[in-house]
Amino acid sequence: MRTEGRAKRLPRAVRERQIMDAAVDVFSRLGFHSASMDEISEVAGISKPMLYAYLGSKEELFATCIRREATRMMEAIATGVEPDQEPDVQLWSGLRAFFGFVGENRASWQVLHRQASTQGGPFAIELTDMRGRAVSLVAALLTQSTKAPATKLEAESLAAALVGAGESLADWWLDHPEEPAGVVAARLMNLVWMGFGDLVDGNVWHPPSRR
Amino acid sequence: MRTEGRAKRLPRAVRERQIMDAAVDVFSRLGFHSASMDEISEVAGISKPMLYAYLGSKEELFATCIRREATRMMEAIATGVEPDQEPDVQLWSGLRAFFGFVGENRASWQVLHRQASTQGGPFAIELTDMRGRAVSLVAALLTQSTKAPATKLEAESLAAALVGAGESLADWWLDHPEEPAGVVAARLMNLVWMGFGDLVDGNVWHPPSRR
DNA sequence: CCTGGTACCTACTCGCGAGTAAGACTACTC
DNA sequence: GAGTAGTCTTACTCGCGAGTAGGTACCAGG
Repeated sequence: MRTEGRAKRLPRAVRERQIMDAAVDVFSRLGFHSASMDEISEVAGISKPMLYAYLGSKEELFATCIRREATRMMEAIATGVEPDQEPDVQLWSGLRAFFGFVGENRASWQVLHRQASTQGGPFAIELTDMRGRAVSLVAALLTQSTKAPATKLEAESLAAALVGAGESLADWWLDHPEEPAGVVAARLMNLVWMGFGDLVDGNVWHPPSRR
Repeated sequence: MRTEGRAKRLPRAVRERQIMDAAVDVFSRLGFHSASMDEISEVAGISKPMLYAYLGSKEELFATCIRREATRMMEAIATGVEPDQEPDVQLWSGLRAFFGFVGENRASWQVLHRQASTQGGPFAIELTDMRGRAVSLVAALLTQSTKAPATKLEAESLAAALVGAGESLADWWLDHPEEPAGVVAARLMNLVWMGFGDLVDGNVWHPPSRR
């Protein structure tokens, strides 16, 4: 990329999008530290000073990537979930939306989950924030639907476990891409809704009849 | 650390242990990239060339840390689990051992989970390997105990999800250290064994009467 | 007291990558 | 076509940190 001399003249907004796309790509492959601004500019098809002129420092660029991808993902999930249904159906639609997003945006997922969580910089804030929103969402779902009065800590920790299971399963899925999203989502749904106890006995959960 | 001039003369084996301890400490706080050999040598109370003389390059050092901590952890779990019991009890004892280890070795856990999983170097191998062993263990437990003939992929993905839930819950626990290990472990046990479906109805799992 | 061996040190080299200075090309306006 | 605003470049500086060269202190055994 960028063997030719000069890049075509483009309006700022368009260039910024290109740069962001390149940045997400490179960050997802190399991680924050190993990714170099030189490589990002190369992939984006422009020279380094442009990068700095438009997106600021490396940390700012990374934080911006996180924010953008996190927003896209939360929107995808918010769009997919069906808030007026029974708790299990709500959870199911949320899981479907989540795995759907990950399946179509592997690079985004890598940046969000693998890379961002380990750096102690300003981005950790973005990430922790998004993860926190996801956890709260699940915790709320749990609290509102349970009869037994669970403590706040209890709901939150269960939600954290569930979110973690989802993340981990998404990672596993990256290594087994042949499985369709729905199947993977259904498996997690069964695990967290039915539990191993039921699964061992052959009881499974399935979605209510369509339409 | 190491404001005095020369370090006391010690046999190699002892020094190596000190260095490893320091390395785990620093890596867990800063992560692989941000940790500098200078700082590790400082914390260990010796000078940099010693580090290189004894443990080789930075990557080798890190890989050695991972290997040591991973082994310690797998041993702790292997010791804690009760292989001749019912599946649920096996799982329960495994979870207890796991959270017990994490509680008493926070730094080790940080290195293992947070740091190692993101670096693409030779250590990823060590880590993936250990994680793989954990997943296989759970998958085997699942397969052998279930009546419905589950596919290999199915068991493996469920195991991955469970391991991920454990990891995530352990991370959450780092931010809420006031909770005792047993409580956290029991919560995860309930989630994965009973499932939300039962929990919502107020059905909980509890260990068989003691002794 | 010499001879070697092992622990340990100070003080470097050297490459890589973040960030910048200074200017060149393009396109629009009057 | 001269001015000017925004796009885009080449070609640097400069610090940080991995890794090393070339010693010095300390403890054997002879």
